[in-house]
Amino acid sequence: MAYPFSETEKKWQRYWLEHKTFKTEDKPDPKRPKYYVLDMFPYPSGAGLHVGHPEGYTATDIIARYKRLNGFNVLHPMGWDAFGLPAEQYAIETGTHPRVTTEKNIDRFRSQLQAIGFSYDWDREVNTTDPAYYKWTQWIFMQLYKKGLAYLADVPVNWCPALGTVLANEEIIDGKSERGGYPVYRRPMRQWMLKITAYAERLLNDLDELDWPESTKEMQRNWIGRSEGAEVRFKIDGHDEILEVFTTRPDTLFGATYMVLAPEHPLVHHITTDAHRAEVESYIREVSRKSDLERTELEKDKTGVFTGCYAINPVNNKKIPIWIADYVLITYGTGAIMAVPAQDDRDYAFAKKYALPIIRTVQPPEDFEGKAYTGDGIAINSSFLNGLKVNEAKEKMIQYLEENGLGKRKINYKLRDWLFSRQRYWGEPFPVLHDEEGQTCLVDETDLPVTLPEMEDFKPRPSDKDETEPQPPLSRAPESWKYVNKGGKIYRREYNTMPQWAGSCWYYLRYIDPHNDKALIDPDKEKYWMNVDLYVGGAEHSVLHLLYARFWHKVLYDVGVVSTREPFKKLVHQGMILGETEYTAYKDAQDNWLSFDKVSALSAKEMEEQGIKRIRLDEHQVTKSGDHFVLTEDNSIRVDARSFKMSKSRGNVINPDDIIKQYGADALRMYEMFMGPLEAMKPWSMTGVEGINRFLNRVWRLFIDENTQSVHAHISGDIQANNDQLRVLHQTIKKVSEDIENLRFNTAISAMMIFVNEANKWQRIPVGVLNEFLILMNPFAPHITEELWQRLNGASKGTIADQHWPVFEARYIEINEIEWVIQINGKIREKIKAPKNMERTAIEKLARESGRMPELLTGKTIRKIIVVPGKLVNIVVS
RNA sequence: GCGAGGAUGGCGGAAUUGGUAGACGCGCCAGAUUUAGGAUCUGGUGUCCCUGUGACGUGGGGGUUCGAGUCCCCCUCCUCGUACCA
Repeated sequence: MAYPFSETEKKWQRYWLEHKTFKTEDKPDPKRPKYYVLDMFPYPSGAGLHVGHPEGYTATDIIARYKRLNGFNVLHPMGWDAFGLPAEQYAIETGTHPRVTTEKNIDRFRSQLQAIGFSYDWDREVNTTDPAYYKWTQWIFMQLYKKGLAYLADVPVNWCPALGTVLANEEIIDGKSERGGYPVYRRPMRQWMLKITAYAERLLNDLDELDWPESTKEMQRNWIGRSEGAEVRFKIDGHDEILEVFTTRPDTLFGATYMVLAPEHPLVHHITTDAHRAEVESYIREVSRKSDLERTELEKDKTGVFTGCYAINPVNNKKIPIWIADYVLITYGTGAIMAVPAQDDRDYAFAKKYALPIIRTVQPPEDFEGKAYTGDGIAINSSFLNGLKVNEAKEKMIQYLEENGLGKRKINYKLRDWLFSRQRYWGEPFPVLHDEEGQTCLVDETDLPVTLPEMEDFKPRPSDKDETEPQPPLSRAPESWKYVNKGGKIYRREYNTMPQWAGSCWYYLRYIDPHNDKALIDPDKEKYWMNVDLYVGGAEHSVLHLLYARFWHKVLYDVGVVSTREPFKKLVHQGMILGETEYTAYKDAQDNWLSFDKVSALSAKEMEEQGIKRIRLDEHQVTKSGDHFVLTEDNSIRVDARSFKMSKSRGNVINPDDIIKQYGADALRMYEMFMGPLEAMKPWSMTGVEGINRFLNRVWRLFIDENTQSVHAHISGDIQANNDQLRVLHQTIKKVSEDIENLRFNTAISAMMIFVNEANKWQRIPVGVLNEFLILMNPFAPHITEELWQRLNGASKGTIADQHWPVFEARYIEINEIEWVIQINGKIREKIKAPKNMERTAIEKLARESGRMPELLTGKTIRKIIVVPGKLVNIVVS
């Protein structure tokens, strides 16, 4: 009989909840070491958990249980990132209030997580939509405001009229809204901005001290995009204004033969001459109509128009034409460039197209022509720079510019300030008041939280009119909410709400002190628990969430709320779980097989037009041939073999609930950990789940006699463990401990399988050996191990949660006799049993004389014998 | 284009500092048990050749070394990220 996972798992889940087994003490023993292991909390969507969630969550749960068994105070919490657009869109479509949907989804997520047996301290659950939580999100905003890090600005935003809100860049796919596929336009709007750029240097530098994936650190570095160069001031011919540009190549200034402004640059209208005005205006209109998608598509072909106006090159006083072109971005640098076609690919392409002059100022290698030279070399055509290498020339030019007031050294960042307001209902209200003069001030701290008003109609008001400023839902809130009397003066509240990122920027702090209504966090508790020792979550948050959270953390550090400069010491991304590998063959309209290499280049549309059909094949219908798969029945027909991202439309989604129902939570946990390395992307396999299920049943039968349904008679507390049993046990202790420390859960499980395979051969088994094994396996499969522990020990020893992790003792795995490998010229020729610590000369002699070695060595000259102690002997012969 | 990571049996994946390639699991093959199927248990399973104490074998090519999946150089392919950032 299979082990009764369903009752067993429910029994222990109930036990853990009732006994608060995994409660973290509010005043933990300060002498014990602490360990803070954190999951990225989920957005509780209507779809429920997918198999990606339990992957990272199981990994952290194993660590949490392992650390507890090793005597650590462990903080392992869970909560909900519950504000955001999906709940609001769903609300709009169905008329249900987002609060209702959100509560329902949270309840579902909580019960799903509890059904997997995660050891969270549920008394510390946080919810970003809870006023008691967002009170402190608003409080943090107030600190930002007071430090001048929050400001209102007219900025170009992604406005989606159909949804009635601005969208973040990541909420837009191919120029359309991610949700609904509605068109998105750029338009200027007055928005709250956070001055993350003020922290650019610290966000960049402090990356070095973090134990994070190198790729993630690199992405953040690229995102911050620090570059060193100079700001150069150009006079404009016939105008008083100065045109400032940023360049990383001040050394090429003598080669600047024209200037380019972004079409949105504020000086464009002013400097354009009447002769060119019509052309310029029409170009600007054309560009503004282009969506982001069109701009990318037209990437290669540069366009622009001449303004009719000239700038003066400050180093040689030459007049150079000023153009506008959309290859210059208003959002980077000063929105204007000096173009140096000889040393810049983009400028070169533009200069060629519009026949603008090209002057080389760095000597290219011989035979180099027809393109820009961006490498190092000697400065030419550059007056006082001539003969200098690029770096020297840069320095000298910057010095010259500074001495003559023509420019200065400058560090520029790609990072832009954070657009922090949304025209939505379902978000944190700003703790901000507006007076009639357009001045803003904060609400009194004692008035926090500013709660969301109850509203009948929280829908955004779609609008196509460009002229009217869109009105967020909160502008239709009851008058009593909208207007506030402060010190006898009437203010109106801010109608925008905060973006979804706000709540997730600091939730890891709130878990430490979740019910504190006097402060965001108690300083003593903060000092004890911070940093987060291990943070596990998806790589999709590599930049935004992790950068925003680091930014807020640094601000909180500056105002003295936290004591560490960085929140997350070690970060790991779990890899994506793909759908089951699919084998696909193709047939044409006449039902003839088509080899995959003939159809792989076709688009879905072309295939449909030609009547080509996809045929899903079973694993057994295909054969490997070279580096690809073919039909077993016709080897000339290639087959496509791939794993795809799980998606509803593909129909390859695995629901964790189904796995739990069929195989149990322990099987789900163990399978997800056994699939492969945590960080790797890997395909799901139903037969793999069955394999784990078989293993769990083997574990059950190792303890439980199928006939009597009680513990085997040959398992007893009176038996002394023999050497073999101690060796196998301690090898397992060693391997499992090391592997958990290094997050190599797949190989830890493999070690447990080896233990069970060995243990099944034993005639009589001491209880002590099995007890230690159960503790080792407990973090992975907590339900079955607790159940077996209870059946083995009764109530005498408490539960596994009360135990201590087994101590590895090297003496049990030391063996004298080992198998030495004997090689001739690096090829294995013989294996001999001999003492492990044998003397070099003795093992050499033994190697030469054992087995067929004398025969193989006949007529050969031994030139050298290499001995690797305890491993092998390599005899080098000529 | 640029940046990062990767390529090991039919499949997922193992392999301290260079030292027995393929642990463990899946699949497959054979046997046991069973009326049969399923489940379970035992054994086998990289490729090639009739064979062996054989040869070959970690994407391809070259190198270093007594010895390379591991180190160095060149190339191919895949995945992820990014995209006119001056």
